[in-house]
Amino acid sequence: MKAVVANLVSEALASLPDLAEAAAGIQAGDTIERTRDPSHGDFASNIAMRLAKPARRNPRELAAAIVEALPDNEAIAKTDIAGPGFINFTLGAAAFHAEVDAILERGVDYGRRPQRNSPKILLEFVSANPTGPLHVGHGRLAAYGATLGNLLEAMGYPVYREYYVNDAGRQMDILGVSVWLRWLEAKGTSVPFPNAGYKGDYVRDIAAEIDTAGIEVHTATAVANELPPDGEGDDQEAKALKEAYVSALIERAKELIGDAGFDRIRQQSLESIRSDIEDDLAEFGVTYDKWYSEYSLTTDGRIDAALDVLRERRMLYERDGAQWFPATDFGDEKDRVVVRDNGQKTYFASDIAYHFDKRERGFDKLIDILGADHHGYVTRVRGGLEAMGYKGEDLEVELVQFVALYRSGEKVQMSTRSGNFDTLRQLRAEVGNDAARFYYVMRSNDQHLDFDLDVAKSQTKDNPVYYVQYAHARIAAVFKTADERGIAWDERNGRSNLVLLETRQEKALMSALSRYPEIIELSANAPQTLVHYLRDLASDFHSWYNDNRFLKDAADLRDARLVLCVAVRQVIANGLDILGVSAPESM
RNA sequence: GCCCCGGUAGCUCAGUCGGAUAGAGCACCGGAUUCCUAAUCCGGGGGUCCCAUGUUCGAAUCAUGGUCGGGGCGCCA
Repeated sequence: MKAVVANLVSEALASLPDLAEAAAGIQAGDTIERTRDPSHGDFASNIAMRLAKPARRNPRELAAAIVEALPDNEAIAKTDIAGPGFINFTLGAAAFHAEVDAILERGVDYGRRPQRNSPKILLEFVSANPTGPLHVGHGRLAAYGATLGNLLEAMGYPVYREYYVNDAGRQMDILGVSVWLRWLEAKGTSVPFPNAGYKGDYVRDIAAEIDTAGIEVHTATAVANELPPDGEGDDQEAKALKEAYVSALIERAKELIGDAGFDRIRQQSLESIRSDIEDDLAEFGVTYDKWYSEYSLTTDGRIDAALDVLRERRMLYERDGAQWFPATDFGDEKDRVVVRDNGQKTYFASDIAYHFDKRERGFDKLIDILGADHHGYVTRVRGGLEAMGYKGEDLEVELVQFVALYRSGEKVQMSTRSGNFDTLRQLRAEVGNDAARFYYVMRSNDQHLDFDLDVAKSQTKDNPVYYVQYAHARIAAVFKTADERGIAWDERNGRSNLVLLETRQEKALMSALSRYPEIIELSANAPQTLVHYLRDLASDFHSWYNDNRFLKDAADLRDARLVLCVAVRQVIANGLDILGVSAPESM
């Protein structure tokens, strides 16, 4: 709908050659916005004000010239020049009726753009280490990523969703040793559990379920003999001690049960947690096209291949026995090691190889959704892409701020390692998937999120998710009642009588409905926009609903109002579907 | 010390590449139901848009400098 106005302005400009120079670089569509105040019409353009300076002419005079040059169009009922030089467009009722028709005809596709082939988008999100269940912070990444993916698909882009599984490296060894120790405990062998280990109860659960056939149970003496002391506290010294202690235990495990035995425990532990995460997310309505193994980068030689590319392009150098990537050339604050002096590749090396691989697989645009604590990696990963010949802009990183959980007015403490955390699964059980999906994307991604459990789980009017769902359920109830009373709805008759919808509320509702395609576009850059829109639309509906008894109206008006009901129901359902929230028939 | 994010009503937050009189929910006060769901609606009070300077016809929005709060700055992952 906005495009109609934009085209008219564009044509008017084209017919005014003396403004061509001043208008260079200005897209007519960018000057058009919805008005906030109905007395300003439906759309406004500030183009005259923007042209005033380069054209050295009075903005109101310019506006008059542009209005004069506007081609005739039946959609526009009126144009006004107002304020310092705004051009206000009032659309005719027929334009809104046509939009209602479009909603009924296109149904679930209303608001969606035609499919296109490019750019192919690879959306990576969550990618939490498989060392324990997802916590509520990951939930925000999941909900945000899933919604963004849906929005990008609604915009017509091909979207491929990927979870990067950090299944290589030291954290996996620590997980393995944690499970091994809990398994030993269950067999009666107890040694001091490392402070750097994973202490959650799930570790015991995994220890109980994995296949340990052929793995020998050792005595506490054998396990703990001549181990260094564990660290206590959070200072530097204590941290070093903790790391040393857990490292010694890992070595001890490998000595006692062999590399193969330890590897079996580690792999089963990893797979247990990974599949648990997958189930958790699937229940949350979040699914992936691929679970991408970091470890596979090593076994397939893709890390070495990526490093070779860097080497060929002279983007690696050696210093102090290590291989360095000159990240400062790409704006980072210091150069970064990719291969340590002991020959081990760093996490950063995997990251470079993974992002290189994404691009090599033919994805044009890479979107990473990361926790805000990862912002330091953005520059160097982008630098890696550039160093390998791709454009830095190919990678877009969305940083999502933290989640703080509140229960009974108090902040809930979260920590994976201490085992004293609130998991996503607990949250879903407590507030429900719908409320969780809705609340997680209600705030801008760069805003900290205070998640109030008491409000989210309350089934009262305080809870915005129910407010929107209730609008949908109410419409379903109208049709159910009509059915029970034997009132037939004649859709065709309704559509030919939309002119009867002329109250202030009905006009506001139709205007709100017609905004939906624009909202989808805006939401693709800021998903919270969709949440706020749905709340506003529901509000417009509830207000209208409260003042009318549709089923008591005369047939023509009743049919027309039911058409509007169906259109509202459709748009709410489409919006909720993108958010991953259900649209109930009754509540 | 450097980097990222935020500061808008009592609280939680929106605010469209800068636009007209800065909005919503909650909370508070008052009202509406013989009715298709009151999980609703209608009305009301509420503002130093953190501070300063600058750019502009026009700044909550952009720039610079402060200030307060959160996070990040390893040959860890």
